[in-house]
Amino acid sequence: MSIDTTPEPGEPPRDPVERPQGTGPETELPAAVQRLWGAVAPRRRGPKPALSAARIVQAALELADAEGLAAVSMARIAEAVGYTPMALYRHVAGKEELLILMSDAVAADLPVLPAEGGWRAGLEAWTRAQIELGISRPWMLELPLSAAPPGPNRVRWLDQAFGVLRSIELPPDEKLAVVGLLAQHVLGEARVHIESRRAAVQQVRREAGLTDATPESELDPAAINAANPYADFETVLARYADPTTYPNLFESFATWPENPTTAPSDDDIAFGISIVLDGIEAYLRRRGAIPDDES
Amino acid sequence: MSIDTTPEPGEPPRDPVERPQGTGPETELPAAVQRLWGAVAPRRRGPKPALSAARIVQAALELADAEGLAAVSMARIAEAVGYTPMALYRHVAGKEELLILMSDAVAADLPVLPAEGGWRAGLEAWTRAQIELGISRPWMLELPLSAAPPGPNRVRWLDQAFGVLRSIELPPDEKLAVVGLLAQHVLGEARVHIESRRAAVQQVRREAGLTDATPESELDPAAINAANPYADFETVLARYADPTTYPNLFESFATWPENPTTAPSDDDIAFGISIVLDGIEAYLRRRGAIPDDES
DNA sequence: GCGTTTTAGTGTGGGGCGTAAACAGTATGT
DNA sequence: ACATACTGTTTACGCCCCACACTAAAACGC
Repeated sequence: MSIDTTPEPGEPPRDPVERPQGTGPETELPAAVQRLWGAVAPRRRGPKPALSAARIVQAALELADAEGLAAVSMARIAEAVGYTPMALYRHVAGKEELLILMSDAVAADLPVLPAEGGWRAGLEAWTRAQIELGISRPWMLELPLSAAPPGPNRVRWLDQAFGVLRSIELPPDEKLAVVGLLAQHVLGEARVHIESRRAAVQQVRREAGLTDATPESELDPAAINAANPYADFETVLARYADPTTYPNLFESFATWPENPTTAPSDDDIAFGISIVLDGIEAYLRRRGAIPDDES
Repeated sequence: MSIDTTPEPGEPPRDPVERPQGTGPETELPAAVQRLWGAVAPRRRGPKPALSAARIVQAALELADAEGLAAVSMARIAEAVGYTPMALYRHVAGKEELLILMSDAVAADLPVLPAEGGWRAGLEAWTRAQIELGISRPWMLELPLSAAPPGPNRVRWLDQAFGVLRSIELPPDEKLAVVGLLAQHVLGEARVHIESRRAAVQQVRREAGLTDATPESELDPAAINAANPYADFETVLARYADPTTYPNLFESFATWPENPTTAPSDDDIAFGISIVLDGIEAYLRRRGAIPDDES
């Protein structure tokens, strides 16, 4: 999972995937970040490259969308673009770098936010767009922790957040902290959504007596939506859990109506966002960063 | 990454890792959850097992702590416990199930919360304990999304949260939503911490001209603490980013003092928690769930 | 124009992974 | 005592990422 691809600074780059040569501060940045910003020395000699990093990344994205991150292997990508697996290594340092490029590429699909509206509506739209992106590309959340350095698209999205906070008088590092908190919330919310959907799908499969191998497309979408993602939790509580070891849960859920917990829906996205934004609003007020006439 | 280990319900279990046989509702739960709660039929014949799932999980935890999740392979675990890799499959259905068992096992280390104190202090302690657990075992966050079904330890921890919210008058599903929001925050906060620490370590390595292969233990801890985890972001902004494509960032950071962003510290943990709790408090008030005499 | 040098893509193979299948040996139930 | 059921081993398969040595092609210096 963590492979060293960084050449020792000052040394000539290894054979495939050359890095910018000129001495100077450039060598300080991780190689993947330099590639992200197009800071690669152009080739002078040799055959014209037919493949390109962009095509590789695009194929990888399509593969991930269609079959999940597990299907994204060098061999599969090579097959998709019509080359040998090893050909990819001329354009991408390794799989780790490829994942980094993918993670910035998905951020390119984020929309441009409308300029009007208050800071709160703006931040809500900013957050929502990301949650929806995460839900539409569930494999994003499986990317390794290290695959999120600052790339052009991510930074552009950050810039939009700072645009929303333009009129807020707060030092930039505090703005960064606020935005970072929202970004965290995005990850969590998308993750919960994806997990509960998977749980619902599993539940439907089990009820229908099907194997996990049955593709989701053969399942009844209505049944999936109606499924209770907390079913396992409730079953475990009822069947295995001892009331004396979990007294508080039993006390709370004893008075619970038969109607089980509702599945997280769009309303739950709003629930989370509004709570976090309430907290942020309280913070901004405390810091005197927003005028009092904004309710 | 996603392997089908669930036998078709009603069919006899496959050879290794037998499931509870008796017909009835038991077969409805995922096999891993049943194992988690010790719902496995005891053996009657054959040699006494020398290995056990517990020992396997323990070895896996030690490996993950020492060398990260990537080092946790069936072969390495087998080596650690002194058996053949295939021996593990007599006690654990597969790697997926092993990860699930690990994920509940780490939750066993969560402390018992003190009973006194208000709901807010209680929730803060509850959240903090989890963040610290996540920071102390960074590999937890790399576990696949699916590895978090309700196990005894996790449920116990959830029970503690409900204990904290005992005096709050709120239907249990709303309590669950609130607690879930905090659990999300935990994941995000721990993730940010780990990522920024990794970034700091990388920065120190690069400044010292070392390879990524250099173990972290050889690095100066003081330098790591002093390192700026946003260094890459700032460098990228200064070197590659075009002010016209990122106007808001440039405007904000133009007036920024030389002193760079401070690394996330314990104070930043408090920052995030307090904002989320402020939001929750506003919600509880809106729902009339807390008395007015609590400030 | 011609060698030299650099580069793009290929072929092969090594070491790792998870795990299916057949097997030897051991303790229990009858 | 025998059949049965169980544990742990052996062997092997198919996948993975990637190092290395190779061929063929493009551009530079003369």
